[in-house]
Amino acid sequence: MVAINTINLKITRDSDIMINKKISIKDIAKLTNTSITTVSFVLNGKGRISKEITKKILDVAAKNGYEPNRMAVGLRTGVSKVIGLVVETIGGPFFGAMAKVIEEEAEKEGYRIIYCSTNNNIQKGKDVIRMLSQQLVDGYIVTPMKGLEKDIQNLVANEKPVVLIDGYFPGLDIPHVLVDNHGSAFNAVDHLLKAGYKKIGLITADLDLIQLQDRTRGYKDALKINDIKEDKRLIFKLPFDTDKDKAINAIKAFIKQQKQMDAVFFTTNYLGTMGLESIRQLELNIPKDLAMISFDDNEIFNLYPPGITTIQQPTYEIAKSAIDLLLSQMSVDRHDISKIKLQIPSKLIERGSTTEKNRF
Amino acid sequence: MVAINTINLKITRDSDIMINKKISIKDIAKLTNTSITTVSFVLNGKGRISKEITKKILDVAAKNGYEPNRMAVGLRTGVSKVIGLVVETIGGPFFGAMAKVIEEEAEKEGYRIIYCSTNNNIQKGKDVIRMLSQQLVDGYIVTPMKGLEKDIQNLVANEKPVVLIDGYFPGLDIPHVLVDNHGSAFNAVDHLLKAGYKKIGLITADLDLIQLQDRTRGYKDALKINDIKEDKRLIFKLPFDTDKDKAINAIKAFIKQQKQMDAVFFTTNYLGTMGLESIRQLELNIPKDLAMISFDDNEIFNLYPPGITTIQQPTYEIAKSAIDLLLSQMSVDRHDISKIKLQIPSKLIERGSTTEKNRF
DNA sequence: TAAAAATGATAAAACGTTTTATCAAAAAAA
DNA sequence: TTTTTTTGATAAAACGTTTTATCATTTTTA
Repeated sequence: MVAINTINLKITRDSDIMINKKISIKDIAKLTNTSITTVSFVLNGKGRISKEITKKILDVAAKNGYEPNRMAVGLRTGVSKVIGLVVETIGGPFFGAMAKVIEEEAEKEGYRIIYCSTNNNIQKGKDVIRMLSQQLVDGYIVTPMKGLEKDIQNLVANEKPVVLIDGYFPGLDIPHVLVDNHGSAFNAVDHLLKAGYKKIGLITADLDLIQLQDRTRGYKDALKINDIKEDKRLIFKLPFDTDKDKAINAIKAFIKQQKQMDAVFFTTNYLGTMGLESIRQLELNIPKDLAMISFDDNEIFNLYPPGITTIQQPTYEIAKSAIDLLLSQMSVDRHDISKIKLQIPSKLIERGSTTEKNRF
Repeated sequence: MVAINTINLKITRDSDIMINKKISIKDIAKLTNTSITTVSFVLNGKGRISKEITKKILDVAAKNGYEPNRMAVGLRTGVSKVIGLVVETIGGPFFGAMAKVIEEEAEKEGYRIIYCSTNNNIQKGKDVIRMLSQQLVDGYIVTPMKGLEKDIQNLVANEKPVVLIDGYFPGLDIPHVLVDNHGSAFNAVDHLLKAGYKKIGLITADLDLIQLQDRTRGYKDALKINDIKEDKRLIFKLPFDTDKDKAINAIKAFIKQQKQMDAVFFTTNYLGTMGLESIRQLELNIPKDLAMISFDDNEIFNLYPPGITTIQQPTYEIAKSAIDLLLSQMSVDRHDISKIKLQIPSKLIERGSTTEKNRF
């Protein structure tokens, strides 16, 4: 008197398109005349089950394309095998490249990536973190922004592994990995000074990000150490929400106004490309009329004549370190990485835009 | 005799960092002297519960920062509120831009994005789809590739909503949204011919993607309709896995060899930028020595003098349509969109690289 | 040969929800 | 007043796993 229970029924339609009425561990137990426990043990290599039964179960499972229900597993074990990636914006070369690396590395350990962008909006950041913390993800990689300190500390307090990337929270012991922003900016400006440029401008974004502050400090310290007096007029902070055309016009206006300025340092990639557009529209010669350096390397900076000197952030290393750190924290041994703060060195890619001043 | 059950205990440490020993619906029931069902009803606005009890429950829930356990909800309802985004690679401007739009739109409906890249590897694609189908996602946006037909059809057969993006499966009724590849390429090549260029080369990737085939057909048809004989030697297929330096060298070799060639059409963004690099290294003048058009617009093509004419894919429209289509399919009314095939028109951005031949 | 230990298999509880079916009490209709 | 209907609340089952505790059975040890 076997209960007739039409399970699965791998119907072969067309060539091999099959309707997989999702088979469960229970179905396998029924099909093999064993118990749920036995099937679970076999599938997870846990208990001790005889060779024959093991084989039978494995066969049936494979033949029916059994896949565990992640929700059930997640509910039972509290582990989702998903990592939350919270970045400023996924579009754009910098985070895009990192996302790729992170995904690849995570996949090797069986983790998937759920990603969210904040667009530098604090509320969005808070919302995103709250959502992810609904038992949905096992760990976080986050680009920090001012205002998210509490939220991140909460995660840490609840023993959720977190690694910050591209920034950090001053004074808080939260593991992070980022480029040496201060040093990189310092070197870049120093490089300009060594090449003979004296009046160096700074174009940055009016965002309360520690990265940008560190870069600005680097700029100022380089001037100071070279005995150059800082000139407030040479510093331009582009308001954050400015749209592209307006931004270009603002940059143009700034450049036109500062006639003595002979070089300019852009603190981010997108400022650099907009700067390039501005300089082009002003029909200024690089580096004769204006030398330039931008943070973040980019195909454009390589191609655009005469080549733009950049500070190349090693995206691969940063992303790799971050995901490695996170994974090690999530592994069985649960390394304590709370004190780990990685500074990855950047690379100054010298190109035509900073040719020595006396060379032309 | 109330059982002492230390739940939650929102401990206030530091300022407000709290240890949220994740409160559950059960805990709320206990705290409010109600039942689990009642709490669930209130939280979901379902059953009929009195004003007072509703308020009490809502208060307690809010005060304790209750968040439903997505795993439990998912297990019970079979709905994960997650969308799987399977693209070729998330790095790169095209998919990056689309991912951004998709994420934003999905978020409005309470969906999160889990993303995976295939790197144009069929096995990886199969694996990714298998993984995602472990009850983990409610719907899919996929960039199709040859070899994935069966897998995608399986999803559809199992009533999983799927929308293809940037490509399609010829002959299969799976909803998709992409640019009019054939027409766009046709127009581009026609534009070159109208501008006086006669010997137009084609540089494409040796990938079995329908998009590239359609673009190639567009190229050929444009020649045909203008009574120009197709010349096999003017077509170059770059092997897929070539690394960047080798690719540039290969393109250089091809260009150098085809001396009569006066214009060249690149079928993808990354081929276009590598082509630009090649042309620069060969010190050829654009468009005097060689005119060019590339598929996919890009900041570089706008900036690089004299400006490169491109076929701009409206990433926003494509992504928006795709996610809208998917969401409508997942909504309660479950629109049948199986027959929907959207062709989004592209835009030819004319720049200096295709100036009329008799103008210089 | 009897007691102890190892082996192989399983029942049942639990994870946190949603939802169906049920039920008592109150209100409305007869 | 009695019957019917409505209202408000709940118990219990189910979703698909993992895991603990249990229990025969067989093997080993004493």
